[in-house]
Amino acid sequence: MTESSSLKSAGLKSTLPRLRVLGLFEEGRDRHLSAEDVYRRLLASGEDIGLATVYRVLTQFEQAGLLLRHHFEGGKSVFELNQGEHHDHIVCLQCGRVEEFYDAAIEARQKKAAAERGFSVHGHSLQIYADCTRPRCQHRNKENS
Amino acid sequence: MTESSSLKSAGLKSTLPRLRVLGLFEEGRDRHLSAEDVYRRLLASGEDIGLATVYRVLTQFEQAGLLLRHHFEGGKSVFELNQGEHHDHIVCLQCGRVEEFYDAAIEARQKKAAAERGFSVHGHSLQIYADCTRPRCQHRNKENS
DNA sequence: TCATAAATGATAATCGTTCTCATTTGCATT
DNA sequence: AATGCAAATGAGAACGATTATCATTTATGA
Repeated sequence: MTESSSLKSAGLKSTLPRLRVLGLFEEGRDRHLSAEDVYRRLLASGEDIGLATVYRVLTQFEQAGLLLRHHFEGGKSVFELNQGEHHDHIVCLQCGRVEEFYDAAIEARQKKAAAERGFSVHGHSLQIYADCTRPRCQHRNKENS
Repeated sequence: MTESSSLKSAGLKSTLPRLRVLGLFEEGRDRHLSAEDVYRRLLASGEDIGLATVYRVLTQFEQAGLLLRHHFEGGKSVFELNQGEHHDHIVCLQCGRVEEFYDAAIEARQKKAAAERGFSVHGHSLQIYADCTRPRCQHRNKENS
């Protein structure tokens, strides 16, 4: 019921496709998913959902504040559950793994930099592109890019 | 001669399209240009250049280190002359104006954050999305998005 | 239950970008 | 200066991600 009510409070009708998409993110198997990822996972679990609906629903969820959209390198948008606490991302260029981090000092300096220049901040986007040096990485392939 | 020689030292033949594209960036009228921007400006100044060539040349210049490519919101790549000193960007969501800034503390904390998590950094991308509060902004439209 | 507006799925369209390939060009060599 | 050839170009097709269109289906409130 919790999913249905978070849709309701976002002003969205509680439909099957929406519940399924939200469920995917809430089950937490993969925190960062592209539209294509969502589409394929739902098809794989037997749902009869259209790609257009996936895109629509993801955009609505973003606008409702349920999901966050990120523009990592590679062109496609990646979404994750919005759980309130802001963070930035380190993206491994080899295996596509995404790790989250938060640094209060960085946040503060950003605000300061913008304010000093007469800007009123809406948001920001910070990604560090790197290689994980861990042994596991070198062998994983970008399965969940 | 300076443009021709920077092409040469990048291992690129000094052709007319390449000289024109490089010239556009070096004349400095607009620091940040998309492929479409470059194409339109060259057509407007009477050059007979193909869009495919613009894309090719921009990518070559990026690989040669002459230009930097940025992925701002809105899908399209934006290029600027690489003048050595790294900086990040504040992008005005109203008028598309881009202002550059550099903050050593932010850079240092980023390196630290990545290192602590076992990543070997290749690069990063930081944009602050904001509104310029200046009076001039509210009236300009995104002519050079 | 029923009506109605909203949501959906299939598909076409769009946008930025890359690819293909026949033609042209820069440039080193005669 | 003329020649040859690999590299570069331009036109347009192809591409991948995303959005728009539109006829059909569905959730919800009277």
